[in-house]
Amino acid sequence: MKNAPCCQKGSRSKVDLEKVTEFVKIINEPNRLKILCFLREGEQCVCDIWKTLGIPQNLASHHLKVLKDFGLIDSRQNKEEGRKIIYSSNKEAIKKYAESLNNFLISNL
Amino acid sequence: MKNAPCCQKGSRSKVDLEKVTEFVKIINEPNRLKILCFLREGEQCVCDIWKTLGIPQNLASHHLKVLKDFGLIDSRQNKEEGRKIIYSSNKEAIKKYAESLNNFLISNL
DNA sequence: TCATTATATCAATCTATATTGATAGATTAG
DNA sequence: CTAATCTATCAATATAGATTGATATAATGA
Repeated sequence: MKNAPCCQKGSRSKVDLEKVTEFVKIINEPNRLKILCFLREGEQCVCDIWKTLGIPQNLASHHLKVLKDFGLIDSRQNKEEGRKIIYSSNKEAIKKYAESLNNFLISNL
Repeated sequence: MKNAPCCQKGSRSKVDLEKVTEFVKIINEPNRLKILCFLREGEQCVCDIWKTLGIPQNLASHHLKVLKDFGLIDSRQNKEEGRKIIYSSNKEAIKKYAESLNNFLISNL
């Protein structure tokens, strides 16, 4: 049984559309995509992230905050070097959002 | 055999990153997502699109142009009512880009 | 203690692009 | 032919958010 189109008021699919819209907004930024990509290699401190991407430190911090607030990455303090904050990708969250987006794009095609 | 991370210079994965970045830019717009969603129902004229979405006609035309220039939708002239331009989704293109994006997001997770 | 390193935050600026308003061209109806 | 309809385009404005610059905090090392 098909839903009403997601573009119309009161559609159940509208929930998916909003979820997808929010996610796309987060990944619509090259540096954030690069961060997600870099974190596939494993967890990384901020200093390695901004140096690797070739962007200023505060810009990296900003994008990391956006990604973390949305739940796509996690952070913890390094035990040995307490100054460093280590970021890692939240694989479950990424998988969940990626699946929603993919379903939205290819459903009914 | 793993590639270099896509965030670094000269990576083969960088091609994917650029492709993904361009695609995400296109779908990072609620009205465009709604248009893609609406076109799942079948091909539609501009007048039905802007009325259904509740946006001005010229705004719909603008977003349709963006989607068409990128290749996600096609258009043709209506045979019966020659004034109308009928838009339809390019399913192959959408599938292709959706697949690239999904691969990018979930690879190596 | 003092200097250095790592990170985060805030305010200001810059930039891309969504939106609006006006209008033109093409088609059809009367 | 004239008016109405459908679509596209252009210029102007509005706006979201990326980037930068300055600075604060905390941890470490000398």
